Amino acid sequence: MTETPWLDDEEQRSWRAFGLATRLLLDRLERDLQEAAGMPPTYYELLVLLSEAPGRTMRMSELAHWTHSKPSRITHAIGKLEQAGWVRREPLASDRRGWLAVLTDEGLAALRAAAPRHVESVRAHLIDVLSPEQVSQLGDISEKLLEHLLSGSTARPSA
Amino acid sequence: MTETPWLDDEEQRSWRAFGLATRLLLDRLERDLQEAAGMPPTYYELLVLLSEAPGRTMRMSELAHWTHSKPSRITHAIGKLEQAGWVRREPLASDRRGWLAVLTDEGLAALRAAAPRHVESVRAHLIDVLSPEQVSQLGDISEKLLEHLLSGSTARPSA
DNA sequence: CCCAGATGTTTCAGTACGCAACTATTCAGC
DNA sequence: GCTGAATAGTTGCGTACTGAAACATCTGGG
Repeated sequence: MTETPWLDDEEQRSWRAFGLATRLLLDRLERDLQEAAGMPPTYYELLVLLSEAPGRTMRMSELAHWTHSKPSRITHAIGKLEQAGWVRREPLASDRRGWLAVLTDEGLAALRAAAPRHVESVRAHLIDVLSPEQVSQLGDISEKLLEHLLSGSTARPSA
Repeated sequence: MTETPWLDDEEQRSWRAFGLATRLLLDRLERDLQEAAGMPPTYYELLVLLSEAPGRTMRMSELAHWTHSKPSRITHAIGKLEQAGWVRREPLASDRRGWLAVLTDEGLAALRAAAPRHVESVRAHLIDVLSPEQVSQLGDISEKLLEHLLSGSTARPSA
């Protein structure tokens, strides 16, 4: 059991600013997206995934995998999206346990209608606020964090 | 109505990495904190605020203000924290509409017990993953975002 | 004074999510 | 083939949050 040093001033500054900025930014983007698309960002992400998939179709478990989320969330979310008419479910012939989520024409239309406003929002509150150099730095930083989080994802600090 | 240009490759890369990294990081920190302190980050933040306030006391509306959250969340949260014995409520003499939330000794103890593990977690998944230079860059970036979000906070992209 | 509007807080209804328990299907080993 | 373990997905319950409406109290203009 080793002693972990407290954060110094600079680390403290970065951590506090990052924590707050992140929360406020995500809140803002969520609001904008809700207004533009009538759905939360997580649902939007599902539609994006489906729109980019061959046949506009993905298996539930694939959706769970690519969104890094639990199966139950996919069930709930696809249920809602189905109710909205944006997604349709089809049984999977090759594996009778499985289901396909298929993006409907209405879903694609909703996505295309919302996308410009979404981009606008990301620009207005993130990209255009920063210098091109900072955008690039943020990319590097995020990728480094991702690498850590995705690889040693099972490791917890002390335990 | 002006055309907003789509994101170029570099912007796209940063935005996608940032979005995912942020979500995964926050999830991880939330889990760690839940394990260390038995409470969500937002409750932890309330205890921190109270611990730093004179008399370990703040008004409900102040808590809402400093956490950038809605009043109803404070009511719920303080209710839970009160149940846990970490916070006590006192009526406010000078304004009979108001209530004070007071951090109890147990609350302070819980906070002090959880803090080292929390710091450890922030180090392990954020600070120590980055170079000191990147930590500093992230601080600058976050502060720039904060400045934007806090000032023009009422402005939405197109509307 | 007193009443209208502002402010502080709670309550209620509704959303998104995780966890744990469950059903149904597939697969591996014998 | 058959049985037991792994996998796919759903369901139900509990938690944290929001927005709107309700309610109490305060404040300022007549």
